[in-house]
Amino acid sequence: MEHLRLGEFEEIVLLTVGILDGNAYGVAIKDEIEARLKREVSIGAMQTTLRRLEKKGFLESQHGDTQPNRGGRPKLYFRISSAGMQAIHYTRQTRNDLWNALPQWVLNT
Amino acid sequence: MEHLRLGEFEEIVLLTVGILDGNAYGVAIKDEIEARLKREVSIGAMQTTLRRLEKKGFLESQHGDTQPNRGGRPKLYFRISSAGMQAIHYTRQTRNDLWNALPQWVLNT
DNA sequence: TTGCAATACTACAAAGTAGTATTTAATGTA
DNA sequence: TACATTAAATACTACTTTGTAGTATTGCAA
Repeated sequence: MEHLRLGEFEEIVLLTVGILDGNAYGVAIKDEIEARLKREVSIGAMQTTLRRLEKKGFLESQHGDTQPNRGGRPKLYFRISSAGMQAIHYTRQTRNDLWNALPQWVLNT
Repeated sequence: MEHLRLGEFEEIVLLTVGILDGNAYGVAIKDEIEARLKREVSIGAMQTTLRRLEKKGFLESQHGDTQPNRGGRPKLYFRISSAGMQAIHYTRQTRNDLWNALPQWVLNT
């Protein structure tokens, strides 16, 4: 399962691509993460991570129609691949298992 | 909340310390992770991560009694600090929120 | 031809990993 | 009782991958 492992930020990006559901391109993903997690994300971090996830086969990309209201480079849309789906499921499952194994009293500390 | 952020492996280690509940020292934590996640963990990765978590205030350590059955250096026991508890709660919450925001159909892909 | 909206590139910092060395102490043996 | 041997653990060092920031470039419309 090593090949399904996701870094902390990688997982957040992958999930957010899923949430944006067809409207996931660089800047939109960045904005969405910032809004939801109240956490600053640089555009560089965004691009690097997207490309890395694509290279690993967890994301697929395709250029969108080139019809913006007011200038702008064509957007590059991302969507989760089936390997990507496997990865987020695996990650979630693993963490839930650990969490469920925590003794009750530890949680009330 | 940036100061509560945990890396992928850091989170696993922290949770496993909680699971071991008073019996968490380097080698035991390593063995537990390997058994639960079916994932190889080097002893070096283990030590580095434990020290990092301690330095960040998410773990506290103390030497155990020096009475092993058969030789051996005194064990160094770890437990989750209250900042550590906050961190795992925060991380879990954040991920669950994202997960819950995923459109249903994406999950069945 | 200017300005905006987006992606691409480059370099660096932090987290993750592996391999090896060192420390501590019990045990066997002369 | 001294001492070599061995087991069990932690400490150190170097390297890879992931995360982050800053800046440059591209493409398009007014």
